[in-house]
Amino acid sequence: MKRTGYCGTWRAAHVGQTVTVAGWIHRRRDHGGLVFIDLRDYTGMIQIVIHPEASTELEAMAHVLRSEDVCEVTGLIEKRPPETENKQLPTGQVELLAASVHRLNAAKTPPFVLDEAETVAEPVRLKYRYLDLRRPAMQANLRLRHRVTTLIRDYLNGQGFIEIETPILTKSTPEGARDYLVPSRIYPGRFFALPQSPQLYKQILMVGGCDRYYQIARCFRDEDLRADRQPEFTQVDLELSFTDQEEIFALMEGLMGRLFREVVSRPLTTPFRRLTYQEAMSRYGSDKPDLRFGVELHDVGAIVKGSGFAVFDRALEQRGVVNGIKAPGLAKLSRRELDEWTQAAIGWGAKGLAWIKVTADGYDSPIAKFLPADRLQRLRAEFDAKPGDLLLFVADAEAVAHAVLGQLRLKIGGLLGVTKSDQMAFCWVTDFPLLARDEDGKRLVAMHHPFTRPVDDDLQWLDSEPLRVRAQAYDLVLNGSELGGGSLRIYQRELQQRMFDILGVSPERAGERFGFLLEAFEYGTPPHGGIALGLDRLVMILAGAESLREVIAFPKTQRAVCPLTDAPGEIDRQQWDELHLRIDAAT
RNA sequence: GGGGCCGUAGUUCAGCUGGUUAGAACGCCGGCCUGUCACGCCGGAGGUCACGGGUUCGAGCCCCGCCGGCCCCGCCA
Repeated sequence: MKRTGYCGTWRAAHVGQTVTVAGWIHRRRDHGGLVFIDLRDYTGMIQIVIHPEASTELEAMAHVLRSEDVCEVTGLIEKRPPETENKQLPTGQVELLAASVHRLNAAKTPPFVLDEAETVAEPVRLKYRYLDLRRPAMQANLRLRHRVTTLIRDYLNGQGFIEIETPILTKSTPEGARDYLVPSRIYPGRFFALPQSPQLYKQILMVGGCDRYYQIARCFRDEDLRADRQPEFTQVDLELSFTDQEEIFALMEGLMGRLFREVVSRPLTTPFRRLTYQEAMSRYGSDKPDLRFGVELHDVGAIVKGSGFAVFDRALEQRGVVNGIKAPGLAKLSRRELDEWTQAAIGWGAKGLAWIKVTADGYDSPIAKFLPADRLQRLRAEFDAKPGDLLLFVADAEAVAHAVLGQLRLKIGGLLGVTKSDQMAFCWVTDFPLLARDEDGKRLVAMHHPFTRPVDDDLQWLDSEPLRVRAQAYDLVLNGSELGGGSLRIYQRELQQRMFDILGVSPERAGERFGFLLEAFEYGTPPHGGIALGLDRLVMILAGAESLREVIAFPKTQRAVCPLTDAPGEIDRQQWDELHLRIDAAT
């Protein structure tokens, strides 16, 4: 007998109907002469009433059913007797009087109770993910994710985009993250790489006249994990021909507007705020500022210059900066807590952390005695500081001061409780630098990627002052997390070649790695650009989840293994041989 | 690679200053129960205290190592 409806759908209007339902036994309440069963599927639960004396079959079933057994029940939808309605359940006005109960499959006792209240350790949940996924919260997350991807496809289809798949077995690109590699059986010693993003393919699609492409694309990066980082993750990847930044911004704002309105009923204000990279760094100390709260950085170099406080003076002499931030109401932090903050600041690269508590009758600070009264007064005015406020200062190279105060700003936001608020503060960060020095300061590396188009007006500095050149690159930031990023791309062979030169990629190597792209550029390439959004992060935020693992059906642990399948696993001797592989005896 | 927190029953946890037989709740098993919905009542089973070593008369507890989990830094164009 095929089911006639889902468990969670029955209402008073269905009273009198004979129906068949199927699902899992959520709970059994056995009164001996009367047995209640909550039958569950993803839509919810219906209470089944079994009178064991009604038939030998029912008597047999009533007492043997156990949690998570899979059952099919046929019977009559009845109105519950008054006083026994359950207002907690959407189906609580009715119950299903069982005429027959079939146990389709018995279940072992589950390792944990599938109850929302129960907090089960993640390793257990992941090992028995199939049980975890039956929980309403996980069902809600997966179904939310489905609604998001459905809406994204619908929106982009409506904007003239087509979805195109690009290869998973592709070629390693030395720049960027570590690649996941797949050995070639046919070519000993050669490897495919799994894509870190479909970047090159989508540019080739633009050359190929596809005009507007998108893909819900799986990407792979063999780097260490975080709560918001998985080794394989999903990007909403898109690329447009004959476009510009404004068009891409409007497109994304339209998409976000629809997503938040239609999926979580949260209207957004568009257009989103825009900040240049410079502005984001100097005001918020981050290229992904959390704009749910103010608390901005201030450059106080002019105020403290020549004040006689050696720490500040020395930093300024060495072409550094003195920046500060106000922590409203946090003068109540203890000396010990401030010591911890100082240690944290040192951990982020600062040499120390200067602080001033503004009190009712002056200042409480280890550095106040080094600063003349008028300077203290000007500092206080700069921050509009009131008694009870705390001022924090970092004197260092500009990049260090920004980074450290940016981190402290987030700590302050956390203490003020603003990062827990449910507002959605989007912004665009624009005008990223094209290039940055790599960690040893020798080489130049692409800040975004080597295919990013420089700002036209800045091309003049490409050789003389490369670090001054801005990129036509932009990030979409939500509540301090990077939701996506993109750029307009280089579409002329000569400029692309110049970029490789600047990045120290020899023509031979460029040809070997990206020859197909350079050659494609010679056959009529439209100006193009695009963006990629982190789908997992987007869904995580929409779901209000704390970790990506809550919105991915089968995530990896922090050590990049799958607890369900135990991947990565060993392979057979024969597979080693076929792939011409041998493991280093030392390991 | 580094820092932090954690690992005790199927699950979530407690376990004092190192001291006799390691506890609770939920779950599980058995019995009773005709209006429950986290049903109730009675009874019961269930432990390699992650693992290895050390200190000690004695270790769940202290020390060292190691494995695993989570969070963070580095890393992630």
